[in-house]
This record gives sequence, structure tokens and C-alpha cells, in this order.
Amino acid sequence: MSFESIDRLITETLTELCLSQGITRPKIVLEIPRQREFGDLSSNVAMTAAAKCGMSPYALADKLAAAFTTSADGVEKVEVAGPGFLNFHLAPDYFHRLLAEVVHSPGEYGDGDEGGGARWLFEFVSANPTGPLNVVSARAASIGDSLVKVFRKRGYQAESEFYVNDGGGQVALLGASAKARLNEIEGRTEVAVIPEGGYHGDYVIDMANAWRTAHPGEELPDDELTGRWTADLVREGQEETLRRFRVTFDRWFRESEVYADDRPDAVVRKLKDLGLAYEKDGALFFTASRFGDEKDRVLVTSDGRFTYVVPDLAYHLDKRTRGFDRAVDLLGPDHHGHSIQIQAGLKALGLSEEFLQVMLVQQVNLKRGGQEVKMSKRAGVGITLDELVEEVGVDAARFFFLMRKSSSPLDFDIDLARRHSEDNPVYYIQYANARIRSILRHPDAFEPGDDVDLTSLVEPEEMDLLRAVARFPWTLSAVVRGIEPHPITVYLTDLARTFHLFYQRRRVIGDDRRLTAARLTLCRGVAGVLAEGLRLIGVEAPDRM
RNA sequence: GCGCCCGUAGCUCAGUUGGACAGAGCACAGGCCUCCGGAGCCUGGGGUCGAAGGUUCGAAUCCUUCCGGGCGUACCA
Repeated sequence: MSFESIDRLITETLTELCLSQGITRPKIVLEIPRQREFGDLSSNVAMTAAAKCGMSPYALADKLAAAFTTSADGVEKVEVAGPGFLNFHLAPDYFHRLLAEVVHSPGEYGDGDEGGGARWLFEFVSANPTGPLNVVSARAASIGDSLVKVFRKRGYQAESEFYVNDGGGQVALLGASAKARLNEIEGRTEVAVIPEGGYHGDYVIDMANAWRTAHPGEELPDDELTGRWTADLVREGQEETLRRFRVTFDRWFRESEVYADDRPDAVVRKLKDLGLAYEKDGALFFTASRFGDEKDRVLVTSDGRFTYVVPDLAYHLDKRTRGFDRAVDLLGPDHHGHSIQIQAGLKALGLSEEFLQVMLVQQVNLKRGGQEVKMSKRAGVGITLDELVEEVGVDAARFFFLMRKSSSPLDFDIDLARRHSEDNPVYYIQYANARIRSILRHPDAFEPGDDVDLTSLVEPEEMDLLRAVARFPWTLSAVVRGIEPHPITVYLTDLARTFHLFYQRRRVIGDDRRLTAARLTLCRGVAGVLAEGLRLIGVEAPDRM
């Protein structure tokens, strides 16, 4: 009997007992209790529904429990405990069958259909093409990529997108900076001044040199053209960096594409038509304060240019037009004000408030030797994603970025991340997998076969492992509910720990062939879940370390 | 001022859409390799869940206020 069928039987029984009466089924029906003695699953329905059913929690719980003792297979016993909890103890057989499924197709274990094919677009990183990616982008890349993978696994049509801001003033500033660098290289020092707020990083020198190589002897174009050319190069570098970080995007969407059909104009026109825009001080304002913003916002500046929010609104409308049911934006903490503007704008333009979900990914504090490592992309100093990966490796970096909830600032301990030792959680998990693979490689190991008899798996360490395996789909479901991949790292650490304990106390390969076969199968199942879990967070699961 | 995020063990953090005596790692103290990988395991001490009210059968979790910390608050993107 599965979670779902228990859920169903509770609902049916409840309906029978309390009859219609317009009673709505309580929300939380089943959970995995913290304490082992409370069973494998527990339910609080008796307490939440007691008043509505006109019974005491105990009386209701007893009646519900009775429904199970008669008809449920897979459920070993149902107890009423505490203030009225229903505790379900599942039979070992339930877990044995589950394990057989896992081993049969480990890549499909944890698949779900709660998405129902809904189309979700995840936009993340979306860094300006004006410099190398920094570590906040790296964190967003880890989070976004994992979300897409998990959402797909749970039945969503999830896609990833990188929005390239190649149209703004920052790009022209990059162009001016590159020109200054080129002038500097070629000895025209009197015009080799990087403008106020420009880009000082060494990569700009590389860009200048690249320009010269590509255009020998040519005059320098204006800032904007130089900027666009340079930005293209920077963007390619970002894509390459992300590829090395094992993050690829379904689409790179350029701001310039938004301009193609004069869509920013259309946005402004529509807001005007709706009477939600007005002129003041020579600029055009949007009545954002009527849609939850703290004040009205400028759409068109007094010198006739669109502010950032206009093409961005057009871009988000485009997401809807392309047929996405929901859009999720992962933004840096400095974009908070902007996200409110976008939400207000989309609401004004008639989109439902649920359409866009903004997740603010909090900052990353790099620490080395106990000291904070400061960074500033615009000044060209600090740690880039490339440098971080070179120092700690992709596996550690991706895992560390998911060790905290994305809404919490993350302290990234570089020393710990590069340490290949027991206190590094990445290796702790990978080690569990490598250990299993090593057992499976053992000369006395064998292929248990599909009809393996698992009934001998009854020891506490074995049951703990089976329960941990059973929690995997549960964990993924939590990721989807919270739009937050962090539970995966917590889960994998726990699964690895449970395995290490099992390994320490129970020998897999022994004289009893039936028991050996069962335990080999258990090992394969655990390794399968570890590998699939690691895949979802972009971390490798090596057979040897 | 306003907005968002965060205050849980000495340190870093879990705590599943409120649930049954608050968990883990690190650090500290002690133990475990004839035997499938010791990158591992076991035992132990440690917490008025920032504070005070409120809602509830039940609160670390929800509401209010306060205290403390971080970030943001542009006719930049």
C-alpha cells in the first residue's frame, strides 16, 4: 500500500463517517514522523477533523484506524497515539517491493506527475555581458539548473533561459572602456582614459586585443558598436564558463530581440491607454504605486529613453505569449526594488499575480583562512566563477551553493570546499557511492538478478536504509513545493550517513547467498538513489575516488 | 523612514505547507581497522529555538510589537 492509497482510504473513511456536511478534507494528511516509534507515516486528520465530525479526536482516530486493520495490505499496524495521531507502520514487504522498483530503473525513481505538464520558465543568472561571472551568478546557476532538473522529473515542462542585457548604457560604457584600453595599448595615452564608472578589469584589455586582432588597421567605431562587439565576446565567455560549471540554457534571450517589433513602445502605449501613465517633469511615469510599489516609476526618461523596466516588461509579456504558465526569476539581492516594479507592471498589464515568481538569491560571502574575500566585478577585482571552479572544483562548488536555503546569505568556506576530507560533505556523499561501487566490484559479489528474494532485509540498519530510500520522492516533492533545491543536499547527506552506519555494522558479502543477494540489491538501490540525487544537483558520482 | 532576508548547541546550520520529549556536522572528551575502501563508525557533555504578547487542542514554525544583524531603496542595468 502506497502513500497515495493510505491517503485515499483515510479520505474515503472520513467521508463515510462524517457524511457530506460540506466538510472539506483537511490539508495535511500524511507526514513522515520524526520519531521512529511513531511509525513510517503519521496523520493528524483525527485532530483536525474531530470538531467538524462532532467526535473526540480519539473516537475519530479509532474509527479511522479500524478501516485499515480490515483492508490494507502493506500496512503492518495502525496505532492511535498522543493527542490523536494515527501512526502507520508499514510492512517490510512494502519497502522490499519499493527497493525492487528502484533497482529496476534507478533513473526513473522519484519521477512524479504533479506538474501535469505545466510549462514553467526559469530565468536565472542573466548577468550583464560586461564582465566575467561572479559567485552570486554561480549560486543562481546552481539553484536554477537544479530546479529545472527537479521540475522536469516531477512532470513539469521546465525550461531555462538567460536574459542578456545587451542594449543598455552599461554596454556602451564597456565599449568606451575597451576603446580606452586599446588606445592605451597603442600608445595614444591622451585618449586612454577609462570613463567614470567604466570597467577596469584585465579582461577588458583582452577584449581590446581581440578587437585589434579581428580588425587590423581599422578605425575604432563608436562606443555603442564597440560595446556590442565586446559584449558578444564577453557573453560567449560566460556561456563557456557556465558550460564548464555543467549549466546550459535552453535559450539565451537578448534584450535586443525585445526591441525587434517595437515591443517596448507597445508596453508604453498600453499603459497609456489604460490610463496608468502620466507625464511629469518631462518624463513619463507609470502609476506603480497603485500596484503595490512604494512610488510611481519612470518609463521614459526626460531625454526620451526607456528605463530598464520597459523592455523587461515586454520580455516578461513575451514569456506569457510563448505559452508559459508560470515564470520564475532568480534575482540577486540588489534587484529587489526592480522585482517589485516588474510585478507591479505585469499586474497593471493584466497578468495574474501568480504568473511571475521572483526568488531573491542572497549574497555569497567567500571566506578563506577565516577571512572574508571581497569582490567587485566592476572594479575588476575579486573572485570569478572560473577562479572558484579552478580552486575548489565543480562538484564542491555546486554542492556548497545548495547547502543553504537560497533566501539565506551563504558563507562559502573555500578552505573547507577544497579539503578532501571527512568534514567536507561533498566527499562524504561521493564516498558512500564509491564505497558501494567498490563492494559491487568485489570478487565475491554477483548479480542478484530480477527475482532476488529481499525478505531477509529486516535488521534495523537495513530498514533505516530502506526508509531513507523511500523518502527520496518525498524530498523532491518538497523541492517543487518550495521552489527550493536545498532539501536535496540535506537528504543526500542523511542517506549517505545511513549507509555508512549500515556498512559499519552489517557485512554485505558473506556465506549466506540469499542474504548476500538481498544486501547487494540494497547497495545497488542506495547507489542508484545517490547517483540520481547527485545528478539533480550537477555533482558527479564517481565509482572510485 | 520604508521594503525584503536572517536571529535554533561554543561555531556553521537542519527542522518536511503548526504537531507528539528540539536534530546534524564541526569543535571538545573517550573508543572502533585479522574482516566488502578508516575520505568511515560509535559513545558523551552541551540549547529559556533573539524578547514579549496573541491565535490554536498544540507554535521554533502563523499574527502583532520590540531588540539585534545583512541587503536594498535611481530619469543604472
